[in-house]
Amino acid sequence: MKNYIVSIIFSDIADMLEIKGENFFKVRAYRKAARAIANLSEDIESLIETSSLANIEGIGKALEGKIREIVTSGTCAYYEKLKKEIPRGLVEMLKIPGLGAKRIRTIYEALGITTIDELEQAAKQRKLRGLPGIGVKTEQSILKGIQMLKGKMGKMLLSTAFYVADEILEILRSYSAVDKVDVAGSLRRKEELISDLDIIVSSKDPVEIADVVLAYPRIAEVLKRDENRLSVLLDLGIRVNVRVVEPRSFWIALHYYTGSREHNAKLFEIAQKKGLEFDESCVVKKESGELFYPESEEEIYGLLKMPFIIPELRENKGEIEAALEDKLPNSIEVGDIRGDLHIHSNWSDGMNSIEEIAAKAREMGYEYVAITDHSKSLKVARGLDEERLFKQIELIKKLNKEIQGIKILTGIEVDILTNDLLDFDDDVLKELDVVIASIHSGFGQDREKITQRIVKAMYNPYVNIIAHPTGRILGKRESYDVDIDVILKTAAETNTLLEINSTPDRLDLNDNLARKAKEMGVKLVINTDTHELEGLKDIKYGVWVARRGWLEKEDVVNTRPLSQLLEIFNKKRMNGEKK
DNA sequence: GCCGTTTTCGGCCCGACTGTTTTCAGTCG
Repeated sequence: MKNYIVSIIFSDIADMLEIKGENFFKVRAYRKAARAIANLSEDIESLIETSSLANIEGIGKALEGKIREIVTSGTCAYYEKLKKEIPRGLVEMLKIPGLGAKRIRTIYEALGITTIDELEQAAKQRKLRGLPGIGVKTEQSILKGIQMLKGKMGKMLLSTAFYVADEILEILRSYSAVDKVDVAGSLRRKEELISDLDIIVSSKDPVEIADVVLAYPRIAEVLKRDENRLSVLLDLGIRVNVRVVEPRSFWIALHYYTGSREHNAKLFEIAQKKGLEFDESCVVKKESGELFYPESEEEIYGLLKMPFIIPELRENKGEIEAALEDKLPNSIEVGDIRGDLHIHSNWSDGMNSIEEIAAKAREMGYEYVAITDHSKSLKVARGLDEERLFKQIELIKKLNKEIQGIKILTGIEVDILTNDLLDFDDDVLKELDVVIASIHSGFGQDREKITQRIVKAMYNPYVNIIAHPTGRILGKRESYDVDIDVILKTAAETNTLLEINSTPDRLDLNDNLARKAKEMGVKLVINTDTHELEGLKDIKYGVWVARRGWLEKEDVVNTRPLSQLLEIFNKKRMNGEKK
């Protein structure tokens, strides 16, 4: 699949055009095409073969030509020309919060700054203030933005890491000298941000394996190559380590490099006491000097008299103690999810019709699905007003009669406004099956105010779920200032569900907060918040967060059958109406 | 850039917020 590379190049082009000050709509055309291609379920090469590229909305003659060029040659002339023209550092600056294309150009033209490091220096030396449109506050906010960005630099989203890893695994698996292959490291443990990919291959032929990997077209630089290890840097800035081991060492190596370091340290300490020595290729029985090669990870944990611990839990956060006492959680699985309760349709800012969403959800084996478009205040997302919402409810009622095998729930993602009111009155909300409340404005308010807004929403008897409770966007935006302890406590008190949002750059609540929520008696719901069909599959990212947060099926309400789910919603409503 | 025609070019979500100004530009969702 070359979809990803085409999508990245188009979005790069959009960034560069924006910095150049090109026509805004041209920029948007590239962005739109990049998104459309990233979201395609078909392989773009097969669309070229069947000449159906032009059927994709937002792709015309010019972009079609460039797609063909990229698929054939890996790049296109226009892209290469722009890259020569616009310093790479300027594109990277777009990621700095509070800094957009216009100001980047201003700074570039006035001071000749082309890298983020130079920009940081200039801000520290107070050289930015005084430039047109930039004062003391902007200078400070740029500095703050750079520091935040540097914390995330060199790391990629879990979804990106998976995509790239899959491509490399596919190449390796197709090769006959390969015995077994899998990812290890933070990717296997499903951390939210990944700094490099670790791949473990077992084979008797390490040299040839390196050659196979080196044929991967996205390698920009070979960092290290020796007998058993290959480290490369991809053109996306991703570092990949491939380790080749003997077939009999595969499981012990996979376990060793999955980590975490802290988990292994604790585990090896226990092993020592049992007279066992672990390294990355085998287990040594110290007394006899005998070497031992486990044939599964279950066997490795079995040696230490404990049950298998899933990679997501291997952080030395109590899992080893729990394993020894046989008190590990019965971790939730993707297959436990019975429906997605946070989805946007083309009635607001989603791409697909309610019919399409229902069909896809049914295909995924779901029992129910909720349509939760934005509410009227979110103008940019074409939020629904009361009139359109009631029309949508009517349509869903009709569809439920026509479509078998899936129940469509009516719903809304209602804005919690800056004045702490909800965007709809109770007499509107009470007509819906599912009400999600969330914050999309006033991110800069103080802790007390923001906390109060969410708390008040939770006390509304018709609000079932608080979506993306902390509002963070990985690598882009810190969470708003909210007292999460108060939120968790109130959620438990009011029987309001908190969401684990599965969007790869949200994952909000995160693993730690999900675990804390469970400990405080809060029930959770795992949703995608998707705006297009393919995004329904992102549910796995939310489930992984839940697994890292020690959650079981019982802690997540959308693992339950519809009747039980509605009962939970009703309970809160009845309690609230009584008061 | 795309799209849809009024077939050859004009329209393409919009409003709030912030910090900069002193009436507005840039950024964001």
